[in-house]
Amino acid sequence: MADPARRPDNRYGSRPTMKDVATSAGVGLKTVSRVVNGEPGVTPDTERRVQAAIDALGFRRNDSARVLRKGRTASIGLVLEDLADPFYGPLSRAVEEVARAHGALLINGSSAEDPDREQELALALCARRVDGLVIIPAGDDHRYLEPEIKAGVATVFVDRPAGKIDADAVVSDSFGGARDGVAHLIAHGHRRIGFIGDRPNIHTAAERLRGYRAAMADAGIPVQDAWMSLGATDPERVRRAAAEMLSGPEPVTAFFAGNNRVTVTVVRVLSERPRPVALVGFDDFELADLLQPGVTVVAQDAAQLGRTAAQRLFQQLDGVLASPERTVLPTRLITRGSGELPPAD
Amino acid sequence: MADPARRPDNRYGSRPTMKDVATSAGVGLKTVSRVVNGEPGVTPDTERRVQAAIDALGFRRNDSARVLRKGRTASIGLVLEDLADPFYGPLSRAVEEVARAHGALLINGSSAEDPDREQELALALCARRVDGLVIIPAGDDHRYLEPEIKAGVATVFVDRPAGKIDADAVVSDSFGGARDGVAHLIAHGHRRIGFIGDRPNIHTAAERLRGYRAAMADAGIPVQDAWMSLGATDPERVRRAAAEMLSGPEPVTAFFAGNNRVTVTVVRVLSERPRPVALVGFDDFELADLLQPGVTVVAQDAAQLGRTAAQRLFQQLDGVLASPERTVLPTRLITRGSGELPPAD
DNA sequence: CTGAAAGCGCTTACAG
DNA sequence: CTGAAAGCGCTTACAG
Repeated sequence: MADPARRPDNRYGSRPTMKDVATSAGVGLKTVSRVVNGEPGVTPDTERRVQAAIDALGFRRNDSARVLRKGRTASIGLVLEDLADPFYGPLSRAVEEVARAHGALLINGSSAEDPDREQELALALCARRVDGLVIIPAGDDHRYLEPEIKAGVATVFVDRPAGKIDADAVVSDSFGGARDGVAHLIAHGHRRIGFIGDRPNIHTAAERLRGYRAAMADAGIPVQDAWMSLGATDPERVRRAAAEMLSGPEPVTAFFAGNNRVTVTVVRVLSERPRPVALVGFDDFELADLLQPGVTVVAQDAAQLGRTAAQRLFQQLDGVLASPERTVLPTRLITRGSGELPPAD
Repeated sequence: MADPARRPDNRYGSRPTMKDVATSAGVGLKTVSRVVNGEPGVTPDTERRVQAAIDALGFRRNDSARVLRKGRTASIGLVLEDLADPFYGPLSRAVEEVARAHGALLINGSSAEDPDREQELALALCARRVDGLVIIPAGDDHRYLEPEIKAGVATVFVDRPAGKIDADAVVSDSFGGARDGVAHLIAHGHRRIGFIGDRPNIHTAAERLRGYRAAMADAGIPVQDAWMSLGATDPERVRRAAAEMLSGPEPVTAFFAGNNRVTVTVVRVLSERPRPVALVGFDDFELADLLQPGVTVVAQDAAQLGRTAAQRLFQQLDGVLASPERTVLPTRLITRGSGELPPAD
């Protein structure tokens, strides 16, 4: 019998272990392990005794210890820009569901769009020995992950490709989506179209600008520098950019917004102006259909992005995948009114 | 020297350990530990040799093993209803920030509003030996957590109190917020006011209904059963409930919506009708100000809810807290137009 | 300044 | 059917 004074079972912060259960039930450690894990080879009577001890002591297996011995931790890490951003909600949930189907838990964190913080977080997750990592990159140099990937950490990048390393990536068709959205505006008679996007070093921002240029070129419209503005997506800058494009003798008659944050700010700017200006935004958002007019968007499927990435992650872990690949998911143009307005002049 | 054939350092899935580093640097295990953890008492020369071995081998400390020895895992669990629900984004992010400030990682998962799944998730997190648990409860019986709490798992409930156990809880003032919102409608001349809320077994739904009743009673308005509808918040049911209250000889002239999902559906219903009907919703939501009219809401501070809960969690872990307590955060009425519409008749 | 031994709570590989 | 020993990769408590 264990001396209760030396091994207090009910003190806060101390938990009974298999050893305690074994002592209490008068069996060996391995027998407890068998019962806890539902392994065969235990007589019903022994099992009953062990189970009684488990219940009496409030034993719960320590999975951290288990994992140390087994090798895999049955957990995956998700590094995104900001948990509070509505775009990442469905994406996280989709990753979580796939993880759950594989018996894994999700550890996640926000990089706050800071490359250093992304690295810090990703490496902390590696130190916890997550089996794999889903990363929405903030930085553009991921060589810091090379030793980890080499050591067997499955890795998939989402929304934007990895920088300076060869890794799986699942992205939306930013180029094609933007091209289609801008072509839609051109089809409705616009020629002076403004593009407001995120900072040019962000891969998706550059791709969407490329799509804009392609659509304009396809239509034979020479693009003016004043029609393009790339930079931070805070409301102040976007407001300024939009106001400039709307001023002067030849104002733009339509906008293509590079992401949902830009779109929302442009909607606000336009709602304060009398003259109707057309708008197509990249990314769908809630209630876009309830605004007046409804906002036409190029929608990407955030949940599908997350699901696909997580599936590839577990395929890597199962050893099914050969070499890194980029998966490009299609976008979808949803017309709601704002993109079908004719030019005001 | 380790035999490279027996201990292949660069094979996928096998990582160098402190022992490998020690062998490679020709020092003892403890010396490596000192260098890795920045402990004093190592000559610069030895430190250099160890660091070189670390870099050459691509060693990264296994925090799971560390944690097993240390006791605390420096991770906390967050169980919420649905990661994809925009309401939980800022809440999660706030919990994450507090955890980060305390050097802890966040493991989170969705209960999908299923009490069984909530329990499964919470206990899985306990098995991983998270230091604490922040729970947005789906169920109303949390006795399953008693052994865990007794064993030292810090626990804080958010948004709704725990059921059948005494535990810390951080909630918004559902009763007061709803009462204020309904009083606001009454002040604008309404007497026939409909209440559409979530299922009555959900604590917040019951509290908000209670607030509605209190405001009506304060104004001396007898409440009719047909004006109150509690149940699932899927669009179909809410639509049906709203349509019924709007029909007949004495339709309601205003709605109080019990949460953001209900509000959004009611907005849709009203946008399809010619006659203006007033609306105040519980919970703020993005773009509420851009709708026509802007939607008046009783706002709760989701980030503050998460921040407060996480802070209490770490206070529990620091042994600062005495007994469980319920913290009630105030709500804020934001007028935007829909709540100030006069009665149509 | 440095390191060998014991131990965290499990599982693995054996032996009885 | 059952269990003792070794080991997962670290840290703790000592001793030199």
